[in-house]
Amino acid sequence: LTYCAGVTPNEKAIWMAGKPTLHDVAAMSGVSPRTVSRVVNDEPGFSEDTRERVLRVIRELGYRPNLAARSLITRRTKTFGFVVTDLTDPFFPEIAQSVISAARDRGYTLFIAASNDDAETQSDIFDSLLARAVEAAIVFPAYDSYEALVATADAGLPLVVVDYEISHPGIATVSSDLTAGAVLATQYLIEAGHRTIGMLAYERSQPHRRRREHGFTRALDDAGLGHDASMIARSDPTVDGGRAAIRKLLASAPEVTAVFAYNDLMAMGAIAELRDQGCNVPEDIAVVGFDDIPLVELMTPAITSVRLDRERVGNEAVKLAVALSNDPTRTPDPVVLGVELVRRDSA
Amino acid sequence: LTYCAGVTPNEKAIWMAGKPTLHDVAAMSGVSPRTVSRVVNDEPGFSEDTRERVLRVIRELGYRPNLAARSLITRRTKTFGFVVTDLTDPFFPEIAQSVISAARDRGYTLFIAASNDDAETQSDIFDSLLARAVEAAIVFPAYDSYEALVATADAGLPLVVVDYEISHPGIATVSSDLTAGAVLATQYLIEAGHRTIGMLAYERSQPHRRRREHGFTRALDDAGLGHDASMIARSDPTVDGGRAAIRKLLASAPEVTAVFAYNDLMAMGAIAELRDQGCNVPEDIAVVGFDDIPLVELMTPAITSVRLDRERVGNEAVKLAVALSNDPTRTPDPVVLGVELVRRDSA
DNA sequence: CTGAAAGCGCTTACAG
DNA sequence: CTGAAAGCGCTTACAG
Repeated sequence: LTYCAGVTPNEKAIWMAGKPTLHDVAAMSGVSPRTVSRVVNDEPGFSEDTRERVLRVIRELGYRPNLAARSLITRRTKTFGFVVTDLTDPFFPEIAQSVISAARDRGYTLFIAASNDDAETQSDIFDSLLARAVEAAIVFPAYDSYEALVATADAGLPLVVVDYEISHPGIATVSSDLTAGAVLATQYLIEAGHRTIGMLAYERSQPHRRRREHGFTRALDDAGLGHDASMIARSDPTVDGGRAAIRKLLASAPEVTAVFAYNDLMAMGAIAELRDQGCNVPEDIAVVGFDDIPLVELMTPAITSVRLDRERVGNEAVKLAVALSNDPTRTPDPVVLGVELVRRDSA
Repeated sequence: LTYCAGVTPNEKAIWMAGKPTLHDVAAMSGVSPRTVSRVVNDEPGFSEDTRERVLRVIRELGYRPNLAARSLITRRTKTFGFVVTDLTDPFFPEIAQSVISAARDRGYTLFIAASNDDAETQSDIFDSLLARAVEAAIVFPAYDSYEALVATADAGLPLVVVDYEISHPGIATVSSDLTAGAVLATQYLIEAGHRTIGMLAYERSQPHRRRREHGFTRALDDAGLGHDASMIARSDPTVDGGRAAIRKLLASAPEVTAVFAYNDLMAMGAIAELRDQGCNVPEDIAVVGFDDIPLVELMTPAITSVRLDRERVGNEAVKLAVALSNDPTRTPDPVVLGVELVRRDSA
């Protein structure tokens, strides 16, 4: 369809029942499509007069370039995927927020999807992102999905993986120094005089990726304090998981006077459970959490926790995604961000 | 480029440095592109033999249809926009989670963007969604953005707006019955014997959309209890806002024995502030929150709150988006979901 | 059961 | 400073 002279834009809109195209703008401004394209993309090569005329028509018609058509040729979609495991973990939103903002600042729009921590769902998501030709994806990997990550990168979708150890072409990583954080937390408890310290750990974390546990045992080793398997109780990284884990720990190592939790949700669950059992925090048992999610400071007692720089994690992830999309053959070096201990009342 | 006979897929991939297209599949299976398209889209009209051959080549080549090219013709992108104000409000994630899942279940992928409660940023987001030809957008409207919503719908982007009163072609709404929730909360306080009840309200909410306040005053009226402006203190819907609001309220109406808060974050802030001032909750002042965000039950005291059916809100929003994208000319009726009071220890 | 042609809305060399 | 032609990867009538 070409533009019909002598018809107002409104009438035309009604006739076409569709959106104006670059050709419509060209016809109505009396120039070629090539020229309109130049104006739209701010390329050089047209008179100021032409520019104003075209711009006016664009405004009148309410023309917007069709990005799908453009990306078919430019091979750039200006989109990233953003794959989380479960948005309802309070750990996510702040990172999500900074990822979304940083992407917008660079002209990228994000597809968001949730894997529910399931590798198969995650693979479906990767398929869909591949079909949509996103330039890269920022992903919090689902449980047991190493192979899926590698396969996806090999299929041509560059990945930025958060808090996960992996080294493969086309996969960049951004992590917080979880081991250092665990050392910090454990040392703090040791310095406070605790000699029997337990840990509430994440059940499903894979052995060679248990960085918090490594930091925990290393700090105990460095202080010359013993530890064995009975001091580590595992469960889900949730409030209920925290309740379950502290119950296990109290059974296997009733002598503990302090506990380091995998994350704040587990710490919260543990504190609630301890209170239900008539045990005072921190007097009877001290508790340190991890992540420093926003509401820990409002709990009673306010929870001492290890703070990650969530905003920077998001920004760095986007930077890496941009780098990978500009040159998929060059995999950027891993980014590791520092952590700090925030002292409050629970330990 | 057409497929070069006598070359393995791998070699070809290296040569082309690009992804295989439908034409590559056609050439390699010895059928026309039209037939491959049929197989891919499960249309009738090919022999079982052909089907298997094509499918095998698709697998070998790792072919995936380019959705951008497809949508250029079908005029369906199978994408929705999802526009939030601020993901870090704990109120969002559960709704976001159900929106994301429900969209996936129906074959839609979501673009996500955050307006930071700023109408101008929101308009930029709408522009971008329009350019990406999303079929509809689910939006938590930014402050003061009525005109932007209307203009966007008129520009051809159907909207599903959450918890906002608006009636316009191309705009569907899904809301929780906030007025009823406020009545529930206030009546509960009245039944508990409170006669002087204050409210912590949201500063920026527009007068004709203050549904929680209307419910609050209506319940007081119905009970024959007086109220005036001094009983409503306004601030931001945050923890700090809650602290500020309760301070104002204590100054303007020191005789209050109970408080109804705009949301749980304000309730949390108010409780923290009251504790800091040596005031006990609920003994000295009872507090009821709103939203029933996940962590209120872990607070001390656990907060009595009004629960919205967040999962259903998300599901209904997606249903409306699907309906609008199937027929943009027919605006579905508003969906209003019920709420319930969850009694805990703060009132 | 299968194919040749046209075209979705844009950009990319190329020519003047 | 501007334009005519080709084509990105797919689907849609249409014809056999």
